[in-house]
Amino acid sequence: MNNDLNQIRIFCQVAQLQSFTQAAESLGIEKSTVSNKVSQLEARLGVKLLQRTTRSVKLTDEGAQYLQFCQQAMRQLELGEALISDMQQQAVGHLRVAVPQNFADVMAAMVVVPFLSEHPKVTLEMQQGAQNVDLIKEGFDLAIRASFSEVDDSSLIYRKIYQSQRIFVASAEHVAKFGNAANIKQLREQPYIASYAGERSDTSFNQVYVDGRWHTLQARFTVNSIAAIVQSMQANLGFAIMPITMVRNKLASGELVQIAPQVELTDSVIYLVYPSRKGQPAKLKAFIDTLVCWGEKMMRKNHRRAD
Amino acid sequence: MNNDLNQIRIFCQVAQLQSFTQAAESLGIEKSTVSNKVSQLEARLGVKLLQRTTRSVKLTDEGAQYLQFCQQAMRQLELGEALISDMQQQAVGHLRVAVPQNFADVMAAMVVVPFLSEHPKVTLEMQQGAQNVDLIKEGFDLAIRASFSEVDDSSLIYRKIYQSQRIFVASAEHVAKFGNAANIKQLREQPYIASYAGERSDTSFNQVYVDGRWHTLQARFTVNSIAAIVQSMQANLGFAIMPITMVRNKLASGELVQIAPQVELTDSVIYLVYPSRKGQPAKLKAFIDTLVCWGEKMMRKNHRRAD
DNA sequence: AAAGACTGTTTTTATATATGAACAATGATT
DNA sequence: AATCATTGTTCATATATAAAAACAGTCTTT
Repeated sequence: MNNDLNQIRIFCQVAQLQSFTQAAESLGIEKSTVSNKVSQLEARLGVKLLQRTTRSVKLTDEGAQYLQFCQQAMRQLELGEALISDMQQQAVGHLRVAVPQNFADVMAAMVVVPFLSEHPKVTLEMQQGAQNVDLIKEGFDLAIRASFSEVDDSSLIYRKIYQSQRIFVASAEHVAKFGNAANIKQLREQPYIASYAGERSDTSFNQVYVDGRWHTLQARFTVNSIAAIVQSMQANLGFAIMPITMVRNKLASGELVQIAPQVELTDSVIYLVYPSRKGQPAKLKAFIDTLVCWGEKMMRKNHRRAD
Repeated sequence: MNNDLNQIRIFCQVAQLQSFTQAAESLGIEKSTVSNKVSQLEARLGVKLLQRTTRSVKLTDEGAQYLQFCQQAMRQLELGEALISDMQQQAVGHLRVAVPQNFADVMAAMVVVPFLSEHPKVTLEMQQGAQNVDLIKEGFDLAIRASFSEVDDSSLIYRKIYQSQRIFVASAEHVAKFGNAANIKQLREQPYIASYAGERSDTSFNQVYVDGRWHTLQARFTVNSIAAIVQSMQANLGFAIMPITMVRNKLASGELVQIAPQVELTDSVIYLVYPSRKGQPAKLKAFIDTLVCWGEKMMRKNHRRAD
């Protein structure tokens, strides 16, 4: 290569140690290489940088002046690498996360606040509703997915952090009016509030897997907001399918009740999706840890209640 | 190479142009090389620096921060190269010159003063009497030699800048006492003042080449100072061999007279010796020019008088 | 004084790297 | 909507480069 930057590093080392041999040793290369690289640099610049006898190495006037700039540059690069290595050990910088609808609300208190207070040097940007974006294309560090996207990108890692049973719920008044359905057929006769209109890839969310096949429930009302669904149920608009975790408090207080407990639903699963594990900055590792921890805590809570 | 600085230059270019292909073109290398080098850098740092789709290239948070340092370093190196190139075009810096005895006196007014006033950014260090030093070892930029050293270093350039006839001179009183010698034999019978005790390599200076062989004159007094020789001659101590230029004034005034004009002496020659012509800094070129110019001027003066 | 130890350079050879074509993936264009 | 142009990556190969040893000086030491 005509303009080889390595020449400069080598020149710096030789000038500093005043020796080709020692420079070669300290850089872990051959002294013949050192000799050649320095000669190349001198040839390119058209100036002798080092006056060398077989016994001593001295900087020329030009070499001494040039060295100042080279050393400054080397120092700058070292600072840059130090910063990088620091970013891998200490959580700093900006984190862009894509989450499904509703998740920002759910996680704000339980994940975001503790995470940001634990890592004061991190800034977080959470884009809600960016469910099926291309992580890399859009520049996200991480995405939370409520369903397993069919994308088979080997550079992306899928990690399940949470799994919870889903149940049919409705208001007590709704049950009084329509009765507690015992099977799919009976459920189909009741008005259904769908949680997400989703595209094809997300239909499983509003489908019920029974007797080896998927049954689609026709929704009276579809909205991608849990709060809206809950309110609609309390207004006796219909029943809905909810992760048990989400409505546990309302079941306890009697605001909502479970219906059709005999009909088994597939679980609600939450995945983390993020680019290849290699070279993750600390900020990302920290956020993943926080999410995994949160998921485990949530699942433990379910178990305690279930037992 | 594990830690290849060229990776950094390439990364900078890609980041700046937001394109691997354009970076490759601007650097005159293959895009495959660009791709590999960036990957290597990321692998070494353990961080993704660029989020790349087949269609777009974006800096990651880490990449953006690292780039700052890299660009700073690149800028620094450019400044260094600009300085070097400037030093080759403009005479600046320090110049170390080795000259024979007496020469500093001779050149002070005719060479040094005009040179330094023409090149205000140059500082000059003139070491007198450092006749046979190793230019490179001692860190000289240039040497003036009154005789052709036998060193056959191909990296050194010898350049004749001045050649002048030498003559035998003495005081009028000396001639009256000893007569005007007609040949070597008669000269040998007169007391001789040698200009330089010299080592072997310099004996030619005090030898007379006549009839195809060298004749050594035994000196009554040897001193490496022209002023001392002239004074000694005026005190009738003996005759001496002098470049005609040096004593022209005294010949004109009658203070000294030429003797033995029939005996031909080898010319006095002045050489410039300096390291290989390649990559000479402007300060050196300028000084060489000044010296060459001075030599020509001196020789023209001789011719005018001789004609 | 002469041999020895160590320097930077040169040269040959083995290794590593840049290359260029084929590839896979994306966005623009028709 | 489908083709086309262009992107970044991959892979086999030719080139260039680093390595190792021999070399040619210089200084020290016995």
